[in-house]
Amino acid sequence: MPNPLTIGRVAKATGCKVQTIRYYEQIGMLPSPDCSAGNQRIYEPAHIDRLIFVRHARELGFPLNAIRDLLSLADELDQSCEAADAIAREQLVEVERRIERLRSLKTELRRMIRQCKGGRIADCYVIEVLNDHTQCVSNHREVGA
Amino acid sequence: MPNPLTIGRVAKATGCKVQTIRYYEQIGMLPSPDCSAGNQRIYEPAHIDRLIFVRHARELGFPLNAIRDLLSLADELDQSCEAADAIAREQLVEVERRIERLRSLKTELRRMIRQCKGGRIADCYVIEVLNDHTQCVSNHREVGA
DNA sequence: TTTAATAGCTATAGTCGCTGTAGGTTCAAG
DNA sequence: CTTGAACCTACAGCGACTATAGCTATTAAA
Repeated sequence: MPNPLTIGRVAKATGCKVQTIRYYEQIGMLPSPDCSAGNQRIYEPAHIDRLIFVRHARELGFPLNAIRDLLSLADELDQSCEAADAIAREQLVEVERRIERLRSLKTELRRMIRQCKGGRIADCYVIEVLNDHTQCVSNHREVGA
Repeated sequence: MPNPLTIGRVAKATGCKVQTIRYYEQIGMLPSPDCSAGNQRIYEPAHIDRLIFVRHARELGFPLNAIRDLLSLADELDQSCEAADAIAREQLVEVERRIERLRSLKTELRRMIRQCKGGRIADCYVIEVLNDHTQCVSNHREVGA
């Protein structure tokens, strides 16, 4: 074979990093390809399709577990696509939730910054607000996400 | 001492979990308090103030490193607050960046879901888009954040 | 044909910010 | 005096990679 699909070529073709591809194989997101005589991975074009699918779903923020489900659904051509749509709807809800939270953070940060007139730390509005939640307008009482 | 500030009381007072408080101590975000005869942590009110500061900054999405910087700035009452404001502005930019990205994901997800008429996987628009980025309207070509 | 550069390999640790567990000790109430 | 809650340390695990060390294989040029 003159131009075998080595891991480096697959990385270039899909936009994934070499290590990420090996990582996906390790966690079972990507089937192990055959190996060359020297024990190097040689991929099939189908691997590239699958990786593009995974990467694109990751770009859209789907967690790997959801992508795993989407992948197995994608292979069942005759099944109903209701389950796939449900996963996408769930992801949409999650994205909207995150936007909401970030928007309230943005409001609070802007207020902090705008109200700070500069000067000494002792009078710094940024520091003051961080010391005292009651100075906040919105409720952003959770740490995660 | 009749009502010592044990770690559990501090947790309640600040909204941090007990383990989180110990974690913050371990990574140097919170000074080690004195201990009781039986080697249990006994805090001062100042610890609570500091924890409230940290938690509030976390709620606003600041990473711990930035909070570390903010904390050391907060102690320099006579210094200019320009550095603190800069950290807050940086965080605002980061939050805005994330909102932007999430908004484009939201657009794409809604389009995927709306266009999918249900039916078989073979015709599923959700699956189809994931297989092929060129079907996307926006550019969301990065995975992280 | 040899050699040097590039690309590949495995295994492991680190990132961030916690959270959870196991297996023990101390404290406070009854 | 006993029970049960709260505390202790130390370590593993999460998600999704990324980076490093120390090798081996392949390939292109000399």
